[in-house]
Amino acid sequence: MAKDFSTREENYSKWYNDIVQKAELAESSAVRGCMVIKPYGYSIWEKMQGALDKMFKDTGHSNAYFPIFIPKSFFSKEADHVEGFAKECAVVTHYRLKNHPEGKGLVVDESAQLEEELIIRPTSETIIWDTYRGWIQSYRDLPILVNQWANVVRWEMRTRMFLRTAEFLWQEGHTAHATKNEAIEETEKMLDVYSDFAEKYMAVPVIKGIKTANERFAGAVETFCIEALMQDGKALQAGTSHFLGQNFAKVFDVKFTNKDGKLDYVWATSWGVSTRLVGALIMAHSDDNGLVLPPKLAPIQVVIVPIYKSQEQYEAVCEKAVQIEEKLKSKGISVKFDNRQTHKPGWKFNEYEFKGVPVRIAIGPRDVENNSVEIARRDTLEKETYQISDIENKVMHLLDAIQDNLYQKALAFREDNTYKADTWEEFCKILDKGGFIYAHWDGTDETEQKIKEETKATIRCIPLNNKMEQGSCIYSGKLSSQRVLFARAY
RNA sequence: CGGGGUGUGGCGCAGUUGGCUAGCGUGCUUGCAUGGGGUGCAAGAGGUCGGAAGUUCGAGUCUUCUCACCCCGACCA
Repeated sequence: MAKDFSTREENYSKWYNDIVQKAELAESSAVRGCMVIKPYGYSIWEKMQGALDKMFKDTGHSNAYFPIFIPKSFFSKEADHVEGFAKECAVVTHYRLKNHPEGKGLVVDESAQLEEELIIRPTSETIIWDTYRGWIQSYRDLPILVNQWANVVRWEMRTRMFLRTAEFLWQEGHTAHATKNEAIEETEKMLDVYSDFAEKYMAVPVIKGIKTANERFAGAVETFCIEALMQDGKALQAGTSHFLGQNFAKVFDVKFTNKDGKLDYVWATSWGVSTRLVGALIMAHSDDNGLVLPPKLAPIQVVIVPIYKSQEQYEAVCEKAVQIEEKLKSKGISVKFDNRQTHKPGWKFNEYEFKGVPVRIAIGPRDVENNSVEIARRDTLEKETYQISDIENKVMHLLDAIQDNLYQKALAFREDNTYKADTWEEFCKILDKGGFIYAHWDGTDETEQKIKEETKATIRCIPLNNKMEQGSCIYSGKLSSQRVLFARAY
C-alpha cells in the first residue's frame, strides 16, 4: 500500500497536499502564492473545460478574449466593485527595465512609468462593459452571450493549492440583456449548468442558493451559488452566477434603444468557475490511498498493466493488451497501456492508485492462457477476474457504475453531515463536528457578522426553493421565516 | 500584516555542551538476480549546510541582520 501518505484522520490538510503532490497535479512555484499545474493536473482541468465549454455553447454562448490589463480608472467606476477587489490587485506601473548604471543587474526604468497604471484583472466586468458600450445600440444587438477562458490574479495573503492561489484559471461568462427578467433567467440558467456539471461530471452534489448581502459579489445585485460539502465537513463554494442588474451598464454608460424607441440601460450577468473545482474534486472523493477521480473527468479512465517474467511472456501479454486497448478505444474510453519495462507491476498499481485512475486492468501469462484479465476499480478497491470477450461493455458499465457510486457516496456523506440546529448550543456543537447546518436567521447583517466572529461559520446561502417555516433566529431569537445554510467554509 | 515553526545531496530528515573526511532513509546510475501490490543484493554519482556579516585556533552548531517557505489568525473564489 501507499507509504509516506498522510491519512485524512491524522492531518487533513497534509493529506490534501500529499495528494496534490504525489498524484502530480501541481507544485508550488518560484513565485509566491502561484502554483505550477502539472500535466496530469492540467489534463483534469482540460476535461472540465471540455465539458463546461460544450454546455456553454449548447446554451447559446460564444467564447471571446479580453485583455489581462485593465486601466485603473475603469476599476474605480463601480463603488462596490472597487471596495471588493482593491485590496488584492496586482498593479503594473512601468513598461521597461534597464541595466543598473553601477552594474547591479536589471532595475525598473523610472522614466518608463505608465501614464495610467494597469490592474491585472481580478475579474473582467469593467473592461468587458467598457467594450460592450461600443457593441450595443439597439435591442436588436441583444442579448450578448459571451464567455472567456482566462487567468486572473487576486493577491491573496494565504494560499492553498487549487483552492486559493494568487493566479488562477477560470471561465467568466458576461452577458447583456434587454430586460431584467431575461438577465435573471440567464443567471439562474447558468447556475443550473454549474450544478448539472458538478453533479453529473464531478459527481459532487451541490446546494443551489442565494448569497447574503455580505457574501455577494462586489458589484452584483444578487449572487447565486452552488455549495458543496468536503470530507472534512467544510463547505466549498464551487461556482457563482451573478445578476448584475444595471450597475455596470450605468457606470460604463451602456444604453440601448428598446422596442418602444426609448433609451434604457442594459441588464447584465456574470458567472464563473475556476481551477478551484480541481480542489473540490480532490476533497470530495479521494481516500487515504490517494486521488479518486470520477470516470467522466479522469484523463485516463482505464490503465492496462502487463505482468510478465520473460521477454516471451512480455510479448504475449502485450499482444493481448493491445487488443484490449483497441477494443476499449473503439468505445471512446481513454485507455493507457503502460508497457514500460522500467517499472514493476506493483509499482504501477500504486502509482495509478494514487493518481485516481478509475479502472485498472492487469494482464499476465495466466490470463493469456485463460483469455481473462483482472479488473480493479479505484473507488471500492475491489478486484475481479473477467473474460476478455466482452471486455469493452463490461468496462463501460463499470465506468458508469463508478461514476454513480462516487456521486451516491458523496450524497450520502452530505446527508449524514447535514443538520438542523434550533438552539445556539446545538449550533456550536454541530459546528465542531463539521457539516452543513440549517438554522433560522433574523436576516440582519449584524447577526450574520456576529455569528461569523464567534464561530467562524458563515451563511453559505439561502437555498433556492427553500421551505418557508416560522422560527426564531439561532443567535438573536428574533422572528425568522426560513432556515438558511450555515457552515465553516474554505 | 500579527503569532508560531522550518531552512543540511532531487525529496524526507539526523547532526549532542562549537572539534576529525557532514551522516541516514528514499530517489538516481550501473551490474546480477527478481517480476500477479512500491523487489533483493552489490557498486557508484550527487551537498557553497537558505544568504550576508560577526565571535573563535576552529561554525551545520554561537550572535546579529536578511531572505524564503510552512502552519495559526485578519482577508478572500
